[in-house]
Amino acid sequence: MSAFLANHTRTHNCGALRATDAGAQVVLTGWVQSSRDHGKAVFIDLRDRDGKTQLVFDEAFDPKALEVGKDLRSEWCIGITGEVRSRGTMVNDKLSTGAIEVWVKSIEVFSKSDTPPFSIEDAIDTNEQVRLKYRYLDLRRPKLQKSLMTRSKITRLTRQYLGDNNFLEMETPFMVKYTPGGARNFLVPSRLNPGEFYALAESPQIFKQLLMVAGFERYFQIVRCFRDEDLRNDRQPEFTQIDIEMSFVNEAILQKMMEGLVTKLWKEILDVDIPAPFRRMTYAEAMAKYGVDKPDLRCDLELCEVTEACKTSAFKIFEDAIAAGGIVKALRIPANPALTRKILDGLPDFTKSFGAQCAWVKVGEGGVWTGGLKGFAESARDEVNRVAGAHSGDTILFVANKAKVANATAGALRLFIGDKLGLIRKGEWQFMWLIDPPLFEIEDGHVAAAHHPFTSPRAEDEELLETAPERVLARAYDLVLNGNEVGGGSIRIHRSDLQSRVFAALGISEEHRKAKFGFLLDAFKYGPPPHGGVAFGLDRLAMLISNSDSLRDVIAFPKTQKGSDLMTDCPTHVSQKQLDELFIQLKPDLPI
RNA sequence: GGAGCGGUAGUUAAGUUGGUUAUAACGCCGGCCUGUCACGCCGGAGGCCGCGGGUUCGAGUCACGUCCGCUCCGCCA
Repeated sequence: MSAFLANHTRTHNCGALRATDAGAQVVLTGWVQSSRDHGKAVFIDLRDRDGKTQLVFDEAFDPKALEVGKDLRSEWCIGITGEVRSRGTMVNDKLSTGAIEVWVKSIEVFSKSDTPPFSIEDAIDTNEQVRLKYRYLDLRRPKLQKSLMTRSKITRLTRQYLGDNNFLEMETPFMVKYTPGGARNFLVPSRLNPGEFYALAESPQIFKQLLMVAGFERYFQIVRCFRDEDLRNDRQPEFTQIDIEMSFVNEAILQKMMEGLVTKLWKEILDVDIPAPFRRMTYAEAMAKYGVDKPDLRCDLELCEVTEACKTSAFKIFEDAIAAGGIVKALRIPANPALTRKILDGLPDFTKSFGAQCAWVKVGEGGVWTGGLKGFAESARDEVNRVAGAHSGDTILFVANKAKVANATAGALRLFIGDKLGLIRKGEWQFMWLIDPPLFEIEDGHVAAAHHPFTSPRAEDEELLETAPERVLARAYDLVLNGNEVGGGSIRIHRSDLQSRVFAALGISEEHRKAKFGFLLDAFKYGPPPHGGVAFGLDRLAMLISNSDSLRDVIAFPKTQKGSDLMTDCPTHVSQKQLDELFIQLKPDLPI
């Protein structure tokens, strides 16, 4: 029991005091950021989640306090009482509280600290491995404190906005029936049902649709989702979605509602006015101009396709790629700012990971090329220059490959070069809706759902379901921000005849439909409303709005790229007894 | 499943063609100092060079394997 807390209540946070508070008697609590011992006086920076305040321990003011003050070390947790004094002309501009300091009268050391493995400050170059092991210390750093406070603000504002618009916050199960297709699921063994497993929900998709059937009309949930896929800088095995579903809506109504949410977040958190409605761009346009379905519109560079021109180029590599069913994508880079030889020489390394190569030429007077593509036919060259809009001094990059690879590579090159040349405008917020994506993904003749099998095709494309499924576009939309997919959704199918036709196009037999989605199909027999929804990636939104580089900066306890938690050392092996209880036998040839 | 980069005091890094006692900065410990705020000055401690075996008279250094972390491709309906 702390005598200090029995007699004192904190009066201010460490970022609160100003010149006008001079003379006040205050109580502060926090952690020792740093200490500067001058013999007969000690200066301490006291830190809490709100900021820093300089404490003064002075022999003449209070010798007993000074004695304790001399012993204080980094990250000790203390409480003090004292008097606010103006610093006069010796203001510290770096602190919001820099106009004042607190002269300490009494102090209690709540707890001492071992020397931390790294210092608790933003300008830190410590390995992430060490930081993750001591995550509770890393989280003391002001930047992470601020990011997680911003995250909290997002969820608070979201609840407020959706609540004001008559959405109900409802929960759905995490432990669900395993349904194949889509992301890999984490499995949870059932002790009460030996040999059977739950799956951790990769999304509440089906349940939120059933809530629409149940007549709740407007649902949302800020919900954890689980996917057992390989991880990235912007992908964690468990992540949080702002999950939303509405009945009796079309795309326009739903998107407008969501634009209201997003603009509110940016206004209230960053005081930035995002113009709405957001730009709409078709999937086809995005792929053509940017090579990806999530264009970063902060960069004006655009791709173009030069397959036709290259067919008669007499340039064998391109002609072979085209003959094999591939395409040639080109990226024109204007003369200024200059594209250095060093950047160009770095391109092979960059494109290698995409399984592609790229070629480049410098355009000279009269459209003449130098650099690469020796022997390229002149007429084809002139046509490429025309399509690309190339002028003397420009550089043109080429990627010839299968459409998927060529687009991905050229799209990535666009941003790589854009970044190197400073052509990505920092500080802009480029929102857009990506619309009209294909309903199906077709690879090697196999038809799969591009989104999920309950996504509605466009009415005008329904007739193509049986004849040309590859041309059917979906009533789906992604919200894209600065090249990041921050949300996605669709208008769902609510007519069982249409659902049957989509299942048929996917090659899912009657029998399979029943086994996998029987309960949903049954539910749809009982007057389902037309409905649609969207899910936002809360972590990505928080990452972007807080200007963080990694998802790990906006998740309190994130996992590594291999899905482990370095602080708790998880996952772990379990005892034979636990396995026996679950009737699970490990294979003898585990790769460990 | 694949590619690349990294792992040396608490932290961040340097470490030459393989060769005496593995350096530095910050941090830490002790001493001095009343105006610092990246305090200053003096002194000091601190190392399984990720791990394993291999080549060698000799390995932080070379080759191999392995573990861990990061970035990316595939993957993420």
